[in-house]
Amino acid sequence: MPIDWEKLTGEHPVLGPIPGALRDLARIRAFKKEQRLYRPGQPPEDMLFVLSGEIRLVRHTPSGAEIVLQRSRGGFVAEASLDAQTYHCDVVPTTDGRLLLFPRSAFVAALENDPVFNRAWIRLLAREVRRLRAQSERLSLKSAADRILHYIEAEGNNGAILLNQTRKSWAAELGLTHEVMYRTLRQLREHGDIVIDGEKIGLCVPTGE
Amino acid sequence: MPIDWEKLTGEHPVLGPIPGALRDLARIRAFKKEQRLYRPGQPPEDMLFVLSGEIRLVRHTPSGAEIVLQRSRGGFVAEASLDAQTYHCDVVPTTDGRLLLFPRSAFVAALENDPVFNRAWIRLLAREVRRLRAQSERLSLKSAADRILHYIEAEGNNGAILLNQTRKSWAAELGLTHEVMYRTLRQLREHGDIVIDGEKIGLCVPTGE
DNA sequence: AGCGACATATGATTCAAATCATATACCTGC
DNA sequence: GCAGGTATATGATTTGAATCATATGTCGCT
Repeated sequence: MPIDWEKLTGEHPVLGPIPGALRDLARIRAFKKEQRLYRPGQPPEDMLFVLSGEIRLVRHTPSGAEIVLQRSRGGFVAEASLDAQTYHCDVVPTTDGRLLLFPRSAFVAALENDPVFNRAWIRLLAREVRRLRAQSERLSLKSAADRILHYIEAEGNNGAILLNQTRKSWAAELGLTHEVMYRTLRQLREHGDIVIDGEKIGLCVPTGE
Repeated sequence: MPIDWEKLTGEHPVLGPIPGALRDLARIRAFKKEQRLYRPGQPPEDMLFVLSGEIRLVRHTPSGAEIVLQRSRGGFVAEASLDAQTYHCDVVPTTDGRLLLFPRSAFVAALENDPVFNRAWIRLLAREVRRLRAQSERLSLKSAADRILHYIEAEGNNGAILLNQTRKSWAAELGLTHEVMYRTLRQLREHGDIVIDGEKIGLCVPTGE
């Protein structure tokens, strides 16, 4: 069954710049919760893109504790595996879902031979770096209110955002429990710091002064 | 005065792949604490690399609060400025220091014309993405002990790290106060979870079982 | 319409990190 | 050698987020 790229790029615009030659070599793989997809020591043969569900890259300590290196719900995973010799971690789904797989060698070849794709890939990585740096700054803020305000300012436009996720998952992204999220949103609203209109949340500009 | 590239690449190995043509166009600029280097709206004419000191990319809320989008002590800053039309934030040093500046257009040209540099840049970005994703996972852990153990496992080799920074700045990187850092290190050591030998800190493997 | 799963929302309590305070060790410039 | 700044270290107290509990709202499915 051929892949419906029109639908895919509609759902995941980031796939837009993938050139035709590479698209033809991609395939879709469904996965089940907890099913171990890759193990450390295996050479990575594919570049992974999460279409749906959640997968995690995890490493295990000698004492058995689980260290999550990356969690992904949608988007490319382990971009560094392009030049890595082997996986350094397990790839484990936490829900059922679907992966898009690109053969690693074809991906590398496309980057080398297609200047437009090359530039798009660099832009994609650079933006991800910027997003993640802002997120790290945000997560090092101590208070729930500060994290929420930082998010609105950094990820929104002109001090307003349109949430495209539940408040619960937003709380997780901010490193907060959902209880604190609801409470703090109410306090910020009651204190006149933000305006909430369904999915739309904006900062209040102090009037006068 | 010509730039001593031998010394520079020794101190900052990440500069190694910069091709000769681009090196010849680079220049060094000293900056002073609080001096505003760039303002929003300016087109970015240079790619910045922090040689020493600390600079921040900050944005200001309507109410005047300061949002830190990125903090950098050493390394490339604002990699996304390669394709950005204008700065979206202020660039403000928090200490005295030195910047290395590459003309933006020459940097883009080098990426287009030098396949080796191109590949190195992609590898650099991809590794930064990996590092930052791990850091975000770490910062979303709730307890100080968990963050410390995660750091040792994720950033170290085989469960041991050689700290190349003070504990105080390590604490800041983990989003903790230095007091909690010292206390938790002691507790982990006393509890037999880690071994501390000056700058070298390692996880303890549970004996037997 | 009724059911189940999950998001939203809020109250009560606990607990760990932040804060404040203080002391010693260490390094660097004079 | 001394002074000033900073890192290391630890104790006492406060505070705010986590946790536990519970209730309502909402959506998809049958």
